[in-house]
Amino acid sequence: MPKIVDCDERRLELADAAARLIARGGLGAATMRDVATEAGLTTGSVTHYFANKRELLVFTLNASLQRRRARRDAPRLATPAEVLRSSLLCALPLNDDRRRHWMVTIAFCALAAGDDELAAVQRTAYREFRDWVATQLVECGFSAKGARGDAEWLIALVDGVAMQALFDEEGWPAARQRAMLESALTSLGIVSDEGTARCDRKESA
Amino acid sequence: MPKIVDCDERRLELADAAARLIARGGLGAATMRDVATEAGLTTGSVTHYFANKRELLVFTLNASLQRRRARRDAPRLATPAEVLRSSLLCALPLNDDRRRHWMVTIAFCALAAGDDELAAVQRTAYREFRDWVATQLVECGFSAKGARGDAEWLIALVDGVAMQALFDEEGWPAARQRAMLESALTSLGIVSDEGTARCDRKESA
DNA sequence: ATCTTTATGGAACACTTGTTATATACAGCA
DNA sequence: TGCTGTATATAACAAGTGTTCCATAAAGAT
Repeated sequence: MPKIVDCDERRLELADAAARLIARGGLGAATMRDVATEAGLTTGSVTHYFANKRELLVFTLNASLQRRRARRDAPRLATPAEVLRSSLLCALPLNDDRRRHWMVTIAFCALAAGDDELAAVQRTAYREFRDWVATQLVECGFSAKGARGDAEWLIALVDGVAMQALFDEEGWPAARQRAMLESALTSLGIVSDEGTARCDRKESA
Repeated sequence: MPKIVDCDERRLELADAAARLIARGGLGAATMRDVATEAGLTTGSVTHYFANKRELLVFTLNASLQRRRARRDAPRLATPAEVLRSSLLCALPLNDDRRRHWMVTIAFCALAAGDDELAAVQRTAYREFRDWVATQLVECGFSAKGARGDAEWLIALVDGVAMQALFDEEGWPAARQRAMLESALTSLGIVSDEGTARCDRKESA
């Protein structure tokens, strides 16, 4: 069944297979053979889509970051406060998908130490997220001056909660993670009212 | 020169060599041969002190955690607030040593995903640190009830700042990291006044 | 001085890794 | 129907891995 294969989609499938293995057992678990098997193929096929392992790994990292960005931008919400809350919630390891993304991120962090290209990818993604959060804060009425610092503050808290939650699943159920974020938002003056935050506030009992 | 070797010290030397390699290039960079070379020995010697690689790695992780704990407990300060501030500062990647500790931690995080023993080590260390911070908070006059949550909040912030600082050295100089922590402490009501925190509160302008 | 014990070096082993090359199966086109 | 090009599988290879084994050197004990 050749010729009718969507090349880009197959690359994504392989990247997902790699991500699954990395999330389960670290970067060392993502051998060419195992990635191929996980995707239901063999090494010959993998090399058909990626020139070498490094290319596969870089693509895997970017694909993971891309998925997170897509999930963040997906919902169209009414108020900037909702958008902000939603995007920060997306960064928490509340389910298996997001937990996997976090594990992939951490695994590549460990590799990025001595790899300038990978370090740059991570740094860029971080700054992009920070700027995005800062933009939402400005939309919420914050001054552009302090927004960046506040964004970094929020992201730091989310990341810190994630680090603790990743290896202490029982101690950090989703509700607790959510509560921590909500507390951070309220401390910044962003109301925790479910539903609407700026206008259209319903008088719920 | 045999027989006069301090076995424990040599194990620590090997663990440090491994930690240096891991911090530089991830867990994959810590091969038996490279660790031996980094420590000025050969593989034959390494196997004399560690039965296998896994034993070396587990020891390396524990040694890294132990060093952090020792650094945290070292200073004898006057007020609990100072102790608290000092211990949290120790967790930030403010210099090469602490940056290295963070890289080792992250590298093992990536491995601990599918390794119950390593995951338990990390989780235990985390909880121990959290309890310690909570204890200091109680010493500062916080209620024992909310101390744990506040401790987790503080640690989350420190970890989050660390994650951002590790791969964006220019964007996160030591002063900025310190400022972030100080802001978190003040938001909890712990005065940033150098010197005293609980009693003896001076009426600073 | 001899012997025992330990530390260290070096080589060899079996195995896994990434990579490369080759063969086969099949969709689209003439 | 036959031809072309792509997708996939299989096999092989060189390099690197953890591990094991053995020889040597040297300090302490007798």
